[in-house]
Amino acid sequence: MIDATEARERVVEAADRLFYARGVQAVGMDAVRAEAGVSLKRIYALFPSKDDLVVAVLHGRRAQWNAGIAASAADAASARDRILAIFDFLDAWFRRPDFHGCAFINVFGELSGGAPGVARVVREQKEAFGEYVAQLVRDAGAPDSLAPQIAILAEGAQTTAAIGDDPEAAAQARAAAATLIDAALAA
Amino acid sequence: MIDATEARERVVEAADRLFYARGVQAVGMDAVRAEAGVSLKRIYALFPSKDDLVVAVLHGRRAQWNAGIAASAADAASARDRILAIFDFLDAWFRRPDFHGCAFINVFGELSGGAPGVARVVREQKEAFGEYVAQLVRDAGAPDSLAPQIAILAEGAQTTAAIGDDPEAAAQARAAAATLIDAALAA
DNA sequence: CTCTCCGGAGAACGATCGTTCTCTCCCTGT
DNA sequence: ACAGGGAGAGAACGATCGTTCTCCGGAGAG
Repeated sequence: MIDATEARERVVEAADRLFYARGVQAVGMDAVRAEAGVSLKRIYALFPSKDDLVVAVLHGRRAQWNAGIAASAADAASARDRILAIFDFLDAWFRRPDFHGCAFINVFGELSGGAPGVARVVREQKEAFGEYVAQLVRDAGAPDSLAPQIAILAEGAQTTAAIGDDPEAAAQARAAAATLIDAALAA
Repeated sequence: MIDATEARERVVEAADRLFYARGVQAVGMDAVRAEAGVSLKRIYALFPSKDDLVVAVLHGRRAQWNAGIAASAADAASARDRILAIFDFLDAWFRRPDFHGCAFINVFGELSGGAPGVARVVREQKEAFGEYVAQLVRDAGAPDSLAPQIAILAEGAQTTAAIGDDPEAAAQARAAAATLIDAALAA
């Protein structure tokens, strides 16, 4: 038998793969069990319901997102470059073969009606990202009004890249962001 | 009994209301029957399957979108104003109490895995909108590279407004679009 | 070695859903 | 008035899903 921590990890990772690839409602708990190699009994001991598992998956995605953004910003010299690094991170993500959209947006569209806990996590993630961008904008010395514009570009790039299956959206959004930053700093 | 055309309209409108409010998978065909006041037998005579009904609903949404965009652009004096009119249309839409996101994006996130016909309609809609924006950009005399930037702002405004439940995203995206247009024309 | 207990495999259960079928009624043509 | 056909109401059917329960084997304590 395996350790409880490892079982939890394996279940969350398996659920993430399946939910992201096929959608939450299209994946049965039995498919999660098969992919994770953890019995249903064990899964339900770790997560009281499927919704709780979805929330755990989103928490994992949030950690991955934050780590990716931070790594991309690490070797940027200025706040301006750290803002643009967001779009470099998106660019690399969009080019991964399994990419098909932001998991938070997808799950929100699918479950926001019936699962308030899930909707809350999605909202928290988007709020936290907005706060991160706002801090970078302040560091760059640009007016606060720039921050939501950058966040909207990042959101739009994700859905455009997903639906159009076109990774170019990252570069297009990056160019737009650069223009907006320069205009905001010149004002 | 009612005319076949009217039955079709009533079914599509009822399905649109229910699908948009609760999600496609969360609404059973029996709920559509109750809301439309059209028997299941009749519904299945008009639409061979639920997926076909979803496609019909999206076609209706596309017509509404095009009409709304056209109406908003109607009293704009220049191509630049017709581009900005897109965001005025979004602003009015975001403020409607039943707004919770772009139906195309929501449905895409929910069904793109299992319903290729649905995914196709969503892709067509986004492509058509991109083409509309590209034409306006050409009319304004701006470089082609501006068009996808505007489209990304529109997409981002929709998801941001939906998840954050904040209609301000339209005005923020509009301001960003104005800055981008002016920068593109000055270059 | 034996008893006990924990966990895995998977059957079972109740609910729901998409789709079809049956039964009945009403409208129409003659 | 009467036969026939189409439409509505809703039961029926088969499949699936989330969740729980049963049964059995195997590991560890005495």
